[in-house]
Amino acid sequence: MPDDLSIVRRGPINVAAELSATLCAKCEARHVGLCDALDDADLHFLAGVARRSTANRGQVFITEGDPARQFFNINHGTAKLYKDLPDGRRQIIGFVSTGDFVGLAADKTYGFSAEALEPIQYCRFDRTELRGVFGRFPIIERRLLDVASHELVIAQEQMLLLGRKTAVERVASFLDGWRNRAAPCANPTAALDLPMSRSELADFLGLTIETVSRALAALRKQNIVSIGSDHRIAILKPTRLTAISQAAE
Amino acid sequence: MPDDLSIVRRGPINVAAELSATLCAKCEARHVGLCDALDDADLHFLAGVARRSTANRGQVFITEGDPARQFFNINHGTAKLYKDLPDGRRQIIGFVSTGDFVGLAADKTYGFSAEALEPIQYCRFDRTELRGVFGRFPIIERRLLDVASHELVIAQEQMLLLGRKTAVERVASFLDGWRNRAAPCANPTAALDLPMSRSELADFLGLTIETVSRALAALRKQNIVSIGSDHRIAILKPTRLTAISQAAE
DNA sequence: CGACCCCATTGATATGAATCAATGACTGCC
DNA sequence: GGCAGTCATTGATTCATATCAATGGGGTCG
Repeated sequence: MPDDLSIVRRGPINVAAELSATLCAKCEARHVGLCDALDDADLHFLAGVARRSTANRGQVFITEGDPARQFFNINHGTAKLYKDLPDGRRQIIGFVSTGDFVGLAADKTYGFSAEALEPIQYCRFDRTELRGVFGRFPIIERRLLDVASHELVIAQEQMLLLGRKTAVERVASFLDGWRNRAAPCANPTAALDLPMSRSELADFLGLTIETVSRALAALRKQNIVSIGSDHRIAILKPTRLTAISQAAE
Repeated sequence: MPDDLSIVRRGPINVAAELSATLCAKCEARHVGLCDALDDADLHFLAGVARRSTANRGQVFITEGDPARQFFNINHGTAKLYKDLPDGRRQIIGFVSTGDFVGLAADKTYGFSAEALEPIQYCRFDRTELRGVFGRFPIIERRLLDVASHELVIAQEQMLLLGRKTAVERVASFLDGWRNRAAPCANPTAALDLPMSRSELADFLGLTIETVSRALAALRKQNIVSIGSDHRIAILKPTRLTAISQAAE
């Protein structure tokens, strides 16, 4: 199989990961990859439609307001999606990582900007070409509907967080969610790698840097998390963290 | 054409409305009706799959956490969709009105509850039956993807509002959005009918009743809006309202 | 018609998070 | 290895909104 094909898969073909996906029900729900259901011939066709790209840390590869001519699929790395107000206030509306599809939430122009948090690899698909893909692979359209529906669920959770949760609850929710997303099957107390800065965390949670820092300190003082250097955080009491994130006390 | 067919249309067949839809580009973007593209025979088939229902003011017809077995299409009236925290904090994640499709944002269980703000009429579709509908009318699946994408755009706007806007900006944004939605083609200074209470407005905007009231008072004092009785509000300076809602000053 | 109730408004006060400010930790660079 | 720059933490203070409290207005019902 030519190397090109891997660019439309969710990531490198990893037997261990595929195995764990079948073993772990949680994974199944989240990993709505675009191309998992296609055979090699179909993948080859899709690969012809995709354009491979990379972006460095800090590089903006989608700009809010630009004509929405392309969809994106992240092959490696993490990026932030955000909206700005004219005076500089910023809301990060989501982080996207390996396997995530970007660009569904667009009318004629993009409703958000996207910037790489670390060096990333991604594919670009012309919207016009994707129409043809839909005709050929209805399964892809089905998948996209699932992806969009799931993103809506996430977005609605985030509305609850931004509208009604306290600072500590927001930070706890984020950590809990990131753990579920990044390592749903791993030991829940294993250290997490957060690719974003405090500032980005603040812009995602509707808080300031200082408040995020204080909320983390509060969780640390209760021995619920352990904060390491280099953007690493270990969750010492996952159950307590989840309880706080749901305001269940 | 049997009466039943109308239940799967977006609303009563209204020649004036259809005409304005072709005349007004704004309408086109918003009115992503489920069945507009179908002919009468197809509509008849769909009508067989739909179950007609009604709900009175205050009646909850979707409960968060219940198995998500059905989709809904609102035929008449307005409802609120909301999520609650255990201690009673509530976030309204959206209002749905005539023509709106409800239930896309659901995994195995509903992620929100729904309650009628006034007497409503709606259709229910079994998720399992809708699978068959997709096979027969791929156009419907396409439409649903458009609907979901557009809802994502709205949700992301709301995240910006909840995370970063001030109280006055939130209220201005809501009024501006509601006007665009309820009467996109009408005189922008015409009086609006708001079917929700201040309490529901507060739960939608992440504020309290009192703060909503004060923000409205502030807009009234600047002669930007005029607040009537019986949930009616007129926008006197639409341009100023929009400017405030975007924090463009 | 009057009593009651619900909702909205407005005022006084409290508070959680923002802002302002200082310090410390780590990183890259010459 | 020292210096500059960026990022994170912590403390002091301010501020926007929440909370508490009082009043009014409109509708319903006996």
